[in-house]
Amino acid sequence: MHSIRKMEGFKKEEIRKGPWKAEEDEVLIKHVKKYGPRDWSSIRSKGLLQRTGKSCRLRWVNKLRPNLKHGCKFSAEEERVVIDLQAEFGNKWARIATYLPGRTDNDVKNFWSSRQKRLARILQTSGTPSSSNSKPQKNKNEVPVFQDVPTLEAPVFSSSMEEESSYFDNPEQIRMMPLPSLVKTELPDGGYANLSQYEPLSTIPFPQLPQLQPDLLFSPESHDQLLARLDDPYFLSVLGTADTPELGGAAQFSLGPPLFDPVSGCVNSAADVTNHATPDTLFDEFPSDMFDLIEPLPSPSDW
DNA sequence: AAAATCTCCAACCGCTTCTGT
DNA sequence: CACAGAAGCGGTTGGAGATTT
Repeated sequence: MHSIRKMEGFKKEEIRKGPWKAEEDEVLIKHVKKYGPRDWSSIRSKGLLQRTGKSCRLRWVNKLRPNLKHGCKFSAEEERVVIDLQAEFGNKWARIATYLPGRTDNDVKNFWSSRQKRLARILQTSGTPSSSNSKPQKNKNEVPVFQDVPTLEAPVFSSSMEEESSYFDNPEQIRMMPLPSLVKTELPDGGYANLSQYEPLSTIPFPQLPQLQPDLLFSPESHDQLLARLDDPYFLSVLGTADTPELGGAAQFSLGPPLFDPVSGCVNSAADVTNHATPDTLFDEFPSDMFDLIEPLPSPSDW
Protein backbone atom coordinates (compact mmCIF):
# COMPACT_ATOMS: atom_id res chain seq x y z
CA MET A 1 0.00 0.00 0.00
CA HIS A 2 2.49 2.47 1.22
CA SER A 3 4.86 1.59 -1.53
CA ILE A 4 2.13 1.81 -4.11
CA ARG A 5 1.28 5.33 -3.05
CA LYS A 6 4.92 6.12 -3.19
CA MET A 7 5.05 4.71 -6.68
CA GLU A 8 2.09 6.79 -7.78
CA GLY A 9 3.66 9.90 -6.42
CA PHE A 10 6.82 9.06 -8.24
CA LYS A 11 4.96 8.40 -11.43
CA LYS A 12 3.39 11.83 -11.39
CA GLU A 13 6.84 13.34 -11.41
CA GLU A 14 8.04 10.92 -14.00
CA ILE A 15 9.35 12.35 -17.19
CA ARG A 16 7.48 11.22 -20.23
CA LYS A 17 9.45 9.73 -23.07
CA GLY A 18 8.72 8.19 -26.41
CA PRO A 19 6.44 9.27 -29.19
CA TRP A 20 4.62 12.54 -28.86
CA LYS A 21 0.86 12.69 -28.74
CA ALA A 22 -1.11 15.25 -30.68
CA GLU A 23 -2.21 16.87 -27.42
CA GLU A 24 1.38 17.31 -26.36
CA ASP A 25 2.20 18.88 -29.68
CA GLU A 26 -0.69 21.26 -29.19
CA VAL A 27 0.62 22.31 -25.84
CA LEU A 28 4.09 22.79 -27.17
CA ILE A 29 2.87 24.80 -30.13
CA LYS A 30 0.83 27.02 -27.86
CA HIS A 31 3.84 27.61 -25.69
CA VAL A 32 6.01 28.56 -28.65
CA LYS A 33 3.27 30.75 -29.98
CA LYS A 34 3.16 32.60 -26.72
CA TYR A 35 6.79 32.77 -25.71
CA GLY A 36 8.72 31.85 -28.80
CA PRO A 37 11.02 28.87 -29.21
CA ARG A 38 12.82 29.26 -25.91
CA ASP A 39 12.46 28.59 -22.21
CA TRP A 40 12.01 24.95 -22.96
CA SER A 41 12.53 23.83 -19.44
CA SER A 42 9.78 26.12 -18.19
CA ILE A 43 7.29 23.98 -20.08
CA ARG A 44 7.86 21.26 -17.58
CA SER A 45 8.30 23.45 -14.54
CA LYS A 46 4.94 25.03 -15.31
CA GLY A 47 3.45 21.58 -15.44
CA LEU A 48 2.37 21.94 -19.04
CA LEU A 49 4.11 18.80 -20.16
CA GLN A 50 5.96 15.98 -18.47
CA ARG A 51 8.75 16.30 -20.95
CA THR A 52 12.23 17.60 -20.49
CA GLY A 53 13.06 20.92 -22.03
CA LYS A 54 15.48 19.12 -24.20
CA SER A 55 12.80 16.86 -25.53
CA CYS A 56 10.48 19.80 -26.17
CA ARG A 57 13.11 21.69 -28.05
CA LEU A 58 13.92 18.67 -30.17
CA ARG A 59 10.28 18.10 -30.96
CA TRP A 60 9.86 21.67 -32.05
CA VAL A 61 13.00 21.83 -34.09
CA ASN A 62 12.54 18.51 -35.82
CA LYS A 63 8.81 18.24 -36.26
CA LEU A 64 6.72 21.24 -35.35
CA ARG A 65 8.68 24.13 -36.72
CA PRO A 66 6.94 25.75 -39.69
CA ASN A 67 8.16 25.06 -43.21
CA LEU A 68 9.72 21.74 -42.52
CA LYS A 69 9.64 19.30 -45.37
CA HIS A 70 7.87 16.33 -43.98
CA GLY A 71 7.89 13.05 -45.79
CA CYS A 72 9.64 14.16 -48.89
CA LYS A 73 12.86 12.61 -49.95
CA PHE A 74 16.00 14.58 -50.44
CA SER A 75 16.06 15.93 -53.94
CA ALA A 76 19.08 15.33 -56.11
CA GLU A 77 20.18 18.88 -55.47
CA GLU A 78 19.87 18.48 -51.76
CA GLU A 79 21.81 15.26 -51.89
CA ARG A 80 24.60 16.95 -53.71
CA VAL A 81 24.62 19.80 -51.26
CA VAL A 82 24.91 17.40 -48.39
CA ILE A 83 27.66 15.47 -50.06
CA ASP A 84 29.61 18.58 -50.91
CA LEU A 85 29.18 20.24 -47.58
CA GLN A 86 29.94 17.08 -45.68
CA ALA A 87 33.19 16.94 -47.55
CA GLU A 88 33.85 20.51 -46.57
CA PHE A 89 32.57 20.68 -43.01
CA GLY A 90 32.64 17.09 -41.89
CA ASN A 91 29.74 15.80 -39.82
CA LYS A 92 28.51 19.24 -38.90
CA TRP A 93 24.92 18.37 -39.55
CA ALA A 94 23.42 21.44 -38.00
CA ARG A 95 25.65 23.61 -40.09
CA ILE A 96 24.91 21.70 -43.24
CA ALA A 97 21.21 21.86 -42.50
CA THR A 98 21.35 25.64 -42.54
CA TYR A 99 21.98 25.39 -46.26
CA LEU A 100 18.93 23.25 -46.80
CA PRO A 101 15.73 25.12 -46.05
CA GLY A 102 13.15 22.87 -44.52
CA ARG A 103 15.65 20.27 -43.46
CA THR A 104 16.83 19.66 -39.94
CA ASP A 105 20.15 18.44 -38.71
CA ASN A 106 18.43 15.21 -37.89
CA ASP A 107 17.21 14.88 -41.45
CA VAL A 108 20.67 15.44 -42.81
CA LYS A 109 22.19 13.07 -40.33
CA ASN A 110 19.67 10.36 -41.12
CA PHE A 111 20.10 10.88 -44.82
CA TRP A 112 23.83 10.61 -44.53
CA SER A 113 23.88 7.54 -42.40
CA SER A 114 21.51 5.62 -44.61
CA ARG A 115 23.55 6.66 -47.58
CA GLN A 116 26.65 5.40 -45.87
CA LYS A 117 25.03 2.10 -45.06
CA ARG A 118 23.88 1.75 -48.61
CA LEU A 119 27.32 2.45 -49.99
CA ALA A 120 28.99 0.18 -47.50
CA ARG A 121 26.71 -2.62 -48.47
CA ILE A 122 27.30 -2.05 -52.12
CA LEU A 123 31.03 -2.05 -51.69
CA GLN A 124 30.80 -5.16 -49.63
CA THR A 125 28.68 -7.08 -52.07
CA SER A 126 29.79 -5.87 -55.45
CA GLY A 127 32.16 -8.64 -56.26
CA THR A 128 34.81 -9.20 -53.64
CA PRO A 129 35.80 -12.84 -53.57
CA SER A 130 34.87 -13.03 -49.94
CA SER A 131 31.50 -11.54 -50.46
CA SER A 132 30.74 -13.80 -53.35
CA ASN A 133 30.73 -16.58 -50.84
CA SER A 134 28.36 -14.86 -48.58
CA LYS A 135 24.68 -15.23 -49.00
CA PRO A 136 23.38 -13.53 -52.10
CA GLN A 137 21.96 -10.07 -51.71
CA LYS A 138 18.61 -9.65 -53.23
CA ASN A 139 17.65 -6.19 -52.38
CA LYS A 140 16.87 -4.54 -55.66
CA ASN A 141 17.78 -1.21 -54.18
CA GLU A 142 21.36 -2.22 -54.10
CA VAL A 143 22.06 -2.21 -57.76
CA PRO A 144 21.09 1.23 -58.91
CA VAL A 145 22.01 3.40 -56.04
CA PHE A 146 20.75 6.49 -57.67
CA GLN A 147 18.20 5.15 -59.99
CA ASP A 148 15.52 7.19 -58.42
CA VAL A 149 17.16 10.50 -58.97
CA PRO A 150 15.30 11.59 -62.04
CA THR A 151 11.99 10.79 -60.48
CA LEU A 152 12.63 12.80 -57.40
CA GLU A 153 10.15 15.50 -57.79
CA ALA A 154 9.89 16.78 -54.31
CA PRO A 155 8.65 20.32 -54.41
CA VAL A 156 12.01 21.61 -53.45
CA PHE A 157 11.75 24.68 -51.32
CA SER A 158 8.13 24.86 -52.14
CA SER A 159 6.31 26.93 -49.68
CA SER A 160 4.39 24.69 -47.42
CA MET A 161 3.94 27.81 -45.39
CA GLU A 162 0.23 27.97 -45.89
CA GLU A 163 -0.45 24.68 -44.26
CA GLU A 164 2.31 24.97 -41.73
CA SER A 165 1.55 28.45 -40.63
CA SER A 166 -1.99 27.48 -39.92
CA TYR A 167 -0.63 26.81 -36.49
CA PHE A 168 -0.51 30.51 -36.08
CA ASP A 169 -3.21 33.05 -36.33
CA ASN A 170 -1.08 35.82 -37.57
CA PRO A 171 1.79 35.48 -39.98
CA GLU A 172 3.17 38.72 -38.70
CA GLN A 173 3.39 37.14 -35.32
CA ILE A 174 5.60 34.50 -36.77
CA ARG A 175 7.76 37.05 -38.43
CA MET A 176 8.36 38.82 -35.19
CA MET A 177 8.76 35.67 -33.22
CA PRO A 178 12.24 34.90 -31.99
CA LEU A 179 13.46 32.29 -34.35
CA PRO A 180 15.29 29.13 -33.61
CA SER A 181 18.98 28.86 -33.98
CA LEU A 182 18.93 27.95 -37.60
CA VAL A 183 18.03 31.47 -38.41
CA LYS A 184 21.42 32.70 -37.52
CA THR A 185 23.55 31.37 -40.24
CA GLU A 186 27.22 31.70 -40.43
CA LEU A 187 28.35 32.78 -43.80
CA PRO A 188 31.35 31.25 -45.43
CA ASP A 189 33.17 34.52 -44.99
CA GLY A 190 32.69 34.33 -41.27
CA GLY A 191 29.85 36.80 -41.01
CA TYR A 192 26.30 36.10 -40.10
CA ALA A 193 23.10 36.62 -41.91
CA ASN A 194 19.49 36.01 -41.20
CA LEU A 195 18.21 32.84 -42.69
CA SER A 196 14.63 33.53 -41.94
CA GLN A 197 12.22 31.05 -43.38
CA TYR A 198 9.97 33.92 -44.09
CA GLU A 199 12.42 35.76 -46.22
CA PRO A 200 12.48 35.29 -49.97
CA LEU A 201 14.82 32.50 -50.84
CA SER A 202 16.97 34.86 -52.82
CA THR A 203 18.01 36.53 -49.61
CA ILE A 204 19.23 33.35 -48.08
CA PRO A 205 22.97 33.17 -48.15
CA PHE A 206 24.06 30.19 -50.03
CA PRO A 207 27.54 29.03 -50.69
CA GLN A 208 28.68 28.77 -54.23
CA LEU A 209 28.60 25.10 -54.71
CA PRO A 210 31.28 23.63 -56.79
CA GLN A 211 30.65 22.99 -60.46
CA LEU A 212 31.06 19.57 -61.94
CA GLN A 213 33.79 19.49 -64.45
CA PRO A 214 32.98 17.68 -67.62
CA ASP A 215 35.57 15.00 -67.15
CA LEU A 216 33.97 14.07 -63.92
CA LEU A 217 30.60 13.55 -65.37
CA PHE A 218 30.57 9.90 -65.17
CA SER A 219 30.79 7.87 -68.23
CA PRO A 220 31.18 4.15 -68.10
CA GLU A 221 34.71 3.29 -67.24
CA SER A 222 36.59 0.16 -66.55
CA HIS A 223 37.52 -0.53 -62.99
CA ASP A 224 41.13 -0.08 -63.96
CA GLN A 225 40.42 3.37 -65.21
CA LEU A 226 38.58 4.16 -62.08
CA LEU A 227 41.37 2.87 -59.96
CA ALA A 228 43.79 4.97 -61.91
CA ARG A 229 41.75 7.97 -60.96
CA LEU A 230 42.37 7.34 -57.35
CA ASP A 231 45.61 9.21 -57.75
CA ASP A 232 43.63 12.28 -58.54
CA PRO A 233 42.86 14.27 -55.41
CA TYR A 234 39.99 15.99 -57.14
CA PHE A 235 38.44 12.66 -57.84
CA LEU A 236 38.70 11.69 -54.21
CA SER A 237 37.24 14.89 -53.03
CA VAL A 238 34.17 14.25 -55.06
CA LEU A 239 33.67 10.95 -53.35
CA GLY A 240 33.44 12.61 -50.02
CA THR A 241 33.43 9.48 -47.97
CA ALA A 242 31.93 9.80 -44.56
CA ASP A 243 34.99 8.64 -42.82
CA THR A 244 37.25 11.03 -44.52
CA PRO A 245 35.73 14.45 -44.29
CA GLU A 246 39.30 15.53 -44.24
CA LEU A 247 39.38 14.92 -47.92
CA GLY A 248 37.40 18.07 -47.95
CA GLY A 249 38.27 20.99 -50.12
CA ALA A 250 35.43 20.20 -52.45
CA ALA A 251 34.52 23.83 -52.47
CA GLN A 252 37.66 24.73 -54.23
CA PHE A 253 36.62 22.60 -57.12
CA SER A 254 33.84 22.88 -59.54
CA LEU A 255 31.16 20.41 -58.92
CA GLY A 256 28.02 21.49 -60.60
CA PRO A 257 25.48 24.20 -60.74
CA PRO A 258 24.62 25.92 -57.51
CA LEU A 259 21.47 24.81 -55.87
CA PHE A 260 20.05 28.26 -56.10
CA ASP A 261 19.88 30.36 -59.10
CA PRO A 262 21.12 33.61 -57.67
CA VAL A 263 19.11 35.55 -60.18
CA SER A 264 15.75 33.96 -59.80
CA GLY A 265 16.29 32.89 -56.24
CA CYS A 266 14.95 29.53 -57.27
CA VAL A 267 16.28 26.10 -57.26
CA ASN A 268 17.70 24.73 -60.45
CA SER A 269 15.25 22.44 -62.09
CA ALA A 270 15.45 18.74 -61.55
CA ALA A 271 15.80 18.36 -65.28
CA ASP A 272 19.18 19.98 -65.09
CA VAL A 273 20.23 17.62 -62.46
CA THR A 274 19.35 14.55 -64.37
CA ASN A 275 21.96 15.47 -66.88
CA HIS A 276 24.63 15.18 -64.27
CA ALA A 277 25.52 12.07 -62.53
CA THR A 278 25.72 12.59 -58.85
CA PRO A 279 28.73 11.53 -56.91
CA ASP A 280 26.82 8.52 -55.74
CA THR A 281 26.70 7.24 -59.23
CA LEU A 282 30.38 6.64 -58.93
CA PHE A 283 29.97 3.89 -56.48
CA ASP A 284 28.17 1.71 -58.93
CA GLU A 285 31.32 1.58 -60.94
CA PHE A 286 33.74 0.82 -58.21
CA PRO A 287 35.38 -2.38 -57.24
CA SER A 288 34.24 -3.22 -53.80
CA ASP A 289 37.66 -3.14 -52.26
CA MET A 290 38.46 0.22 -53.71
CA PHE A 291 38.37 2.04 -50.42
CA ASP A 292 41.04 -0.18 -49.04
CA LEU A 293 43.33 1.76 -51.30
CA ILE A 294 42.42 5.14 -49.97
CA GLU A 295 44.32 6.64 -47.16
CA PRO A 296 42.61 9.44 -45.37
CA LEU A 297 44.29 12.75 -45.74
CA PRO A 298 45.25 14.63 -42.63
CA SER A 299 42.34 16.41 -41.07
CA PRO A 300 42.19 20.19 -41.28
CA SER A 301 42.97 20.39 -37.60
CA ASP A 302 46.27 18.74 -38.28
CA TRP A 303 47.26 21.21 -40.95
C1' DA B 1 0.17 -15.42 -46.66
C1' DA B 2 3.76 -15.42 -43.45
C1' DA B 3 8.37 -14.78 -42.09
C1' DA B 4 12.61 -12.56 -42.69
C1' DT B 5 15.05 -8.66 -43.84
C1' DC B 6 15.74 -3.93 -44.87
C1' DT B 7 15.01 1.09 -44.65
C1' DC B 8 13.71 5.17 -42.67
C1' DC B 9 13.25 8.29 -39.12
C1' DA B 10 11.75 9.89 -34.43
C1' DA B 11 13.61 10.33 -30.22
C1' DC B 12 16.95 9.47 -26.75
C1' DC B 13 21.63 10.07 -24.55
C1' DG B 14 25.89 12.15 -23.47
C1' DC B 15 28.89 15.69 -24.38
C1' DT B 16 29.98 20.51 -25.58
C1' DT B 17 28.99 25.28 -25.94
C1' DC B 18 26.58 29.30 -24.63
C1' DT B 19 24.59 32.53 -21.39
C1' DG B 20 23.40 34.61 -17.20
C1' DT B 21 24.65 35.58 -12.46
C1' DC C 1 36.63 34.58 -13.38
C1' DA C 2 33.85 30.66 -11.91
C1' DC C 3 29.91 28.29 -11.71
C1' DA C 4 25.25 26.50 -12.96
C1' DG C 5 21.68 25.87 -15.93
C1' DA C 6 20.01 26.04 -20.61
C1' DA C 7 20.59 25.21 -25.27
C1' DG C 8 22.73 22.96 -29.05
C1' DC C 9 24.95 19.21 -31.35
C1' DG C 10 26.28 14.60 -33.01
C1' DG C 11 25.96 9.65 -32.28
C1' DT C 12 23.03 5.93 -31.54
C1' DT C 13 18.98 3.09 -31.03
C1' DG C 14 14.56 1.00 -31.62
C1' DG C 15 10.21 0.60 -33.78
C1' DA C 16 7.10 0.90 -37.74
C1' DG C 17 6.37 0.17 -42.27
C1' DA C 18 8.04 -1.55 -46.73
C1' DT C 19 10.08 -5.00 -49.37
C1' DT C 20 11.73 -9.49 -50.46
C1' DT C 21 11.80 -14.43 -50.16
